[in-house]
Amino acid sequence: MKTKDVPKTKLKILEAAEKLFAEKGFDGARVDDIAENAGVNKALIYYYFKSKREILEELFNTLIEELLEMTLDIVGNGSLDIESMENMQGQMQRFYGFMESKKDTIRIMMMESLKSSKEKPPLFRFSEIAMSEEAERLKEIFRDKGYNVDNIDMDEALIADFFTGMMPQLSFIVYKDKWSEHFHIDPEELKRKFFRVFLITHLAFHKVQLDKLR
Amino acid sequence: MKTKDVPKTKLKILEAAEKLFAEKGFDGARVDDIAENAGVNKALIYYYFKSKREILEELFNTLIEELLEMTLDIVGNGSLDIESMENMQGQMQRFYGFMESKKDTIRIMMMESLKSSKEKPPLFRFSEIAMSEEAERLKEIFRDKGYNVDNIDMDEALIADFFTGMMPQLSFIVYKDKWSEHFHIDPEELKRKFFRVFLITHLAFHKVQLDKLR
Amino acid sequence: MKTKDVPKTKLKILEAAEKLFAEKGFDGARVDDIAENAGVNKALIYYYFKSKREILEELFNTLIEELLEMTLDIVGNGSLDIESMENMQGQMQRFYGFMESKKDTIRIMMMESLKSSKEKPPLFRFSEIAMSEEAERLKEIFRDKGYNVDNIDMDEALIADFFTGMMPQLSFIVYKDKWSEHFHIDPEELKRKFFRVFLITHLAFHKVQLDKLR
Amino acid sequence: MKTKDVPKTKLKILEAAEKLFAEKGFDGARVDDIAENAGVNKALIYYYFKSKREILEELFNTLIEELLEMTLDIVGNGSLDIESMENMQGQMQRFYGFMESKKDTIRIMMMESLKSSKEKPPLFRFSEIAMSEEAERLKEIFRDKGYNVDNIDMDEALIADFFTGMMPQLSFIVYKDKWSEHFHIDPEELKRKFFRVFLITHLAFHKVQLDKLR
DNA sequence: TATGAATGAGTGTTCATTCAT
DNA sequence: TATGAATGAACACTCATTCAT
Repeated sequence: MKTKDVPKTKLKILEAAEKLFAEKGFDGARVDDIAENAGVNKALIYYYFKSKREILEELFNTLIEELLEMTLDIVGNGSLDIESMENMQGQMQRFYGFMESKKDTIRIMMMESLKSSKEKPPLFRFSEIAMSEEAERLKEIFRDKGYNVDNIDMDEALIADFFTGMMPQLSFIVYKDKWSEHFHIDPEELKRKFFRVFLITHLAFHKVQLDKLR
Repeated sequence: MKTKDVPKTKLKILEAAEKLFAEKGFDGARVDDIAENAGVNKALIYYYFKSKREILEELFNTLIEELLEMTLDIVGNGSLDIESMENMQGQMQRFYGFMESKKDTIRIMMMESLKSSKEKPPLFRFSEIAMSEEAERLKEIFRDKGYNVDNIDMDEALIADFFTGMMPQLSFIVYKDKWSEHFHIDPEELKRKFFRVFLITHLAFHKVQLDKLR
Repeated sequence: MKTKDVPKTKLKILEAAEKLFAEKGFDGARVDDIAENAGVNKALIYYYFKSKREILEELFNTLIEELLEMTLDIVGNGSLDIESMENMQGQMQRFYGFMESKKDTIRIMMMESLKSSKEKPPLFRFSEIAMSEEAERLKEIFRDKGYNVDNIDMDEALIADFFTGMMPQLSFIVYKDKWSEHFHIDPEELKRKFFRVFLITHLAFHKVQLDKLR
Repeated sequence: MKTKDVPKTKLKILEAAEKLFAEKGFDGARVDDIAENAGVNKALIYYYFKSKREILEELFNTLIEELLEMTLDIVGNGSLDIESMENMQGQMQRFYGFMESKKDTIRIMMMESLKSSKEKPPLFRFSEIAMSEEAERLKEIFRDKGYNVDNIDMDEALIADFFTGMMPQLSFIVYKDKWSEHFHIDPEELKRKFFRVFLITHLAFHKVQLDKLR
């Protein structure tokens, strides 16, 4: 839990930067504004960070670390039950809740990922987690439970997870406020409708995969 | 068809700008680079465009106009048959093909849409098309065919279309090259797998809606 | 004579930079001041030069080019007569006069040469000229005249030229004004005395070399 | 001998500063780097010195003090014999050795002296020593020994000493390493050749002066 | 003495935009 | 239409110096 020993000033800088990057994009945000928003001297920013870019990287790394932590926790305590619809929805809600709490960084990550000159879209780091050694451990567990783990196409699972699982959810998180405002729909109702739709589509794929496992 | 009478020089500027905005984002791209890439004098850009921002706007407007044209065409010639799976897949492929051909502008639009300081995400213009008077005409047509058009929840349809229909597809278009490279999967295979997954999820919702209409 | 087609603005920048670098050293001079002194917009400096350092380099290159030109001229027209004291003094005066006219750049070059972190002291370029192919041609000429050219130690000649020939002269050029002011001596008298001393010392070595050649 | 009671920390700062000023020039060196190189906290530098400039001044003052001390010693113990070639060479070697041991400060002093905006080139302090009261005492001694002291031109002697005596030697000290490396000559051989040349030139003037004294 | 954090003024450089021709 | 030159306002980043402890 390294988050604890981050100096207060550094934290203020990170928060201000997160807000401004989310508002105007990394390139559109100004270091002067970050300093002002954080209520610190501009030079102090360079006392804590080597460059503007490094602030961005720290934001991303923190997000990934925390997501990894959460994932390890789920895998570790064996609370995952893919047969139970409620359990699956619960896990999904946990993921959604986490992302919601990190919506600004998510937004920034999505923007940066879209630049085609970037070598690797930062968003891919999400999928890398799903491919890490912990994923292997998860496979073990399911194999032990009697599932035909080797029947499932890992590439396809990854693709589904990213494009039809994550992208709709992340998009919803970053657009919901503007959507409800622009299309005149109550935020709560919007959320209900989105989840209804998302569950129909996403669980459809889940069922296909379950069949293969059994 | 105003596209026709655009001067060659202006076209070169638009193409160069599209490429560079896609690579580095609107704020990350430099007018100098656009001029160099287009092979024209920098000052000339300001002869054709009031500002850098106006280039962006023209890019967006052109995309929307062409999309609208395509939509009107589909609605107009009555070739839409929501009962036929093949027809639905055909329409989807047409949409996908069009977006694919415009991937750079899509990419830019996605980036700009993410800035939370923006009043309205440019991407919402896609959904506005689906709500326009033409959509009303479509409803008429289906009512005439005997469908219970009023049974369907337009808000929900729009949400589904945007978040679970468009976002996965657009994401796939902008990320597929990097994905196949990064996760070591053949581009053709990747495309096949994505569409398999996408059809499972997306058509699941289509079926639910069909039931309501009948 | 490329000097001719240098734009007037660029020339003004070079002159202002030369003056300020000489006054405060390269690191001590400010680009803002150069712009102001040259009477041009600061950004214009970066229209003509890639960086502050590039201004310096152009100053150095121009000096070296002109010195090379002068050297080639002397070698080329065969006006050098090492037996005649008057001729030797004449050549020396020509060299001195040239350096005098370039005193600011000389000053800067001397400063930059002293930084021990610099790979090669820019001043060494002076000695490189004396080692170039033109020097070989000069040897040829003297061999033809019947001199025992191979008797002279080229390393030693170079060392003498640099440390006991050039350094006193260049030092005199850059310090004479301050010297006459500080030690209360009339500038003309100072010059006379310096040359008396310098000729005594420098010609002493010249005689030693002449003996070897005969 | 105030050198004795300088605190160890202050000494480390002075050494680090000397090294960095010599590498990058006074303006090119950073206080941060000095602190890091000295292994002390940056703020501590301001405990021992009022400013960056003051470090420079202390470096210069120490050099001058030590040089003065050495000079006084020579004058005081009457070991100077201007008639003996060996004795003259010995004195020269002592001077050279001292300068060699102080090469970094010499280098810095030479750089700072070149700035034309400086009121007085710090290097002139060397010549001031030769004009001080101690020099007067020396004159007394020689007068007592029967020399026609008043025959010699003090201005000329000073000029000769500085421009054809000191400058070649100091230049050699600061450039010899780079020279041997760049012109591919063995350091020992370089030194031998330089001194051969320097003695020829410098002693030529010494002889002229001796004649006047006798 | 010693230090980590903080600061104001600045530093070289870049940018979108405009001007004169 | 087209261009080389010019500009003002910023830009990310740096610096010597100081403060609180």
